[in-house]
Amino acid sequence: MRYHRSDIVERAVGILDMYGLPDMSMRRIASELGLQPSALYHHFANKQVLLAAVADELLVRGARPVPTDEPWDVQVVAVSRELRDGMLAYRDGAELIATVHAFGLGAVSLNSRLAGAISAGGFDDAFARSAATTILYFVFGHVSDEQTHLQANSVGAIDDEPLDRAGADSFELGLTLILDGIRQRQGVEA
Amino acid sequence: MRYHRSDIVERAVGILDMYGLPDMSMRRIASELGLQPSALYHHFANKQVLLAAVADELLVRGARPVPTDEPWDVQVVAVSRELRDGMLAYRDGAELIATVHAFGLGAVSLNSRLAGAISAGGFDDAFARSAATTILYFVFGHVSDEQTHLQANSVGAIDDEPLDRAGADSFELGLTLILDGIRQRQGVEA
DNA sequence: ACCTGAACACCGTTCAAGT
DNA sequence: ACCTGAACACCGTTCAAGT
Repeated sequence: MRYHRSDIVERAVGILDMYGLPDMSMRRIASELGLQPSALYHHFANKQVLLAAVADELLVRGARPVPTDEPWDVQVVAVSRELRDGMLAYRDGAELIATVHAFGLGAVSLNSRLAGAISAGGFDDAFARSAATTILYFVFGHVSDEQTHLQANSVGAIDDEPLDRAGADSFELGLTLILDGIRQRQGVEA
Repeated sequence: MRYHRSDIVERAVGILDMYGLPDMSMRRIASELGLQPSALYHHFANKQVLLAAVADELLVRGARPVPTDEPWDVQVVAVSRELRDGMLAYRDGAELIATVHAFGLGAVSLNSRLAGAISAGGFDDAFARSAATTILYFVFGHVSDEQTHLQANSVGAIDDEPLDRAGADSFELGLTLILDGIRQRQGVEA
């Protein structure tokens, strides 16, 4: 059979969600497609760029339209929640997306989207980018931790509804902390 | 020869700083000590706890006395800078320390130290812990990114002094953002 | 207590060769 | 263009056996 990049990414997403990131190996993806591992290198230069494609696919699947007619801080919260939900929607999604971002591949639009929203608040571009990055670091760290605990508790039969709420609450709190810090600079910045 | 845990950790730190985290394998550590890989499992249950021991060693080496007579926010900044410097002091130190923390091993004292300092500002413990965690996510993310770019640029012969300054400046900016957010809650919190 | 030797079950990646 | 087959150079971990 002849495959395209999208077929491979789709299969990789399936393995990720079913068996987790450690099992999403080049050999495993190839074998599930009935291919030799080496065949994947005809479609992706190496594993990192395949991971980046998978991470981007998760983000695309989690994308939501953000209302541009809302105030800048409402937009920032909307993008942050969209990102959090996208990370949590697939097993090990948080770790994958954070890793790919740390590697400098894919998901560049996240920073731009946040920075764009912040700029609308009347901040200069350099500050907006810095503030956007600060929010991203928080979201990546928080949601990665959340998912680790969520997945650790889901192996048992414990009802983790209260844990879900605690995660969401502390997410909102941290986000508000940073947003308050940004808002405090309105008028001070150019 | 007979080794102790500390000998193994010391060797691992050496390999980390010389060759980087990917080369710090169980087999490489063992071979540099003239041991079989299996011998390491007499001292550490698995690689993760060895990594945690190495991460803690880096933090101990970077530890500085924080003046408890200073205001709470000055203490928080001091601990954050100590952590940043400790992460940057060794090759791949940021990634290692952040990974170990994400895994839930070692470095628990970081959260406690930050939360303790924040509590001194008159915030309740739950809020102090949340705020401390928010700061930690920022520091881990920011310094990991910093180190990635620092190490990428250091392979060439580029003078990266200006890059150093940019990293430190944006670190201080992000930290101030979060601290302003926290300060804004003084009096509102119990 | 501490270590060896050997094995198990994997990895990512390259590359000549096939169709 | 897309894939096979085979190899290279590794991994973490277990476990019986040695001293």
